[in-house]
Amino acid sequence: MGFAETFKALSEPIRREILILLRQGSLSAGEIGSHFDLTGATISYHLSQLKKADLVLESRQKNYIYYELNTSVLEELMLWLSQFKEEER
Amino acid sequence: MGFAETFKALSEPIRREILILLRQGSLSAGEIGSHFDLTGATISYHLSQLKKADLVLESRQKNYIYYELNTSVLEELMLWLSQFKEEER
DNA sequence: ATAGTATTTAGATAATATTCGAAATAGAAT
DNA sequence: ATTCTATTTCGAATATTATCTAAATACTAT
Repeated sequence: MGFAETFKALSEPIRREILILLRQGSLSAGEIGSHFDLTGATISYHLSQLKKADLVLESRQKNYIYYELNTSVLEELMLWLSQFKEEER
Repeated sequence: MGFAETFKALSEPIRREILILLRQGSLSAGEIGSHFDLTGATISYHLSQLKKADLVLESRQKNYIYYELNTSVLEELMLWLSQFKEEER
């Protein structure tokens, strides 16, 4: 929903790293957090930004919350970018 | 230089619109500004952000400053995004 | 040299974003 | 029911961003 949110979400290095971690498969919030020197609260905030941008999906299992990539928005982004490709003009 | 700047630059609708305007060819700062209801100072600020992100190049002619697209960074961005394509994994 | 036009820079302000510690919620397990 | 673990939400502090007006710079043309 809107390139503004998507690009803003991707502008933070930590959030891009989270997405790269999730390429391997889904991870819980805690597992994601263990890769960074930030509090759980901060990780949770970044995950909420990624979720708001529709870049990740969450699913609850036991008392964990798992996050996984949602590649569809990234594909839309590539489509937007492709309008600038030399060939196209 | 650095995806952070690039994504941040692209997160503002006005800056994305400026890039789209520049698909047609180079424009002076004033011509760009005429498309928006913002002061020249603000346009100049946005152009400086795009320049900082290497998304545009500037060239001076007479007492105008012309801006043009620099597509190379956009291509790097597509490359970064392509790591998330389903096919690749 | 002076005046005019185009653009940027500086300084101020308001809005938004990032981070933390502490408290709250949700669910699991005893 | 109580406790434990995982995660989020709240409130506050700090930093960053977007915007404006006014002043400065750069170049042109008279």
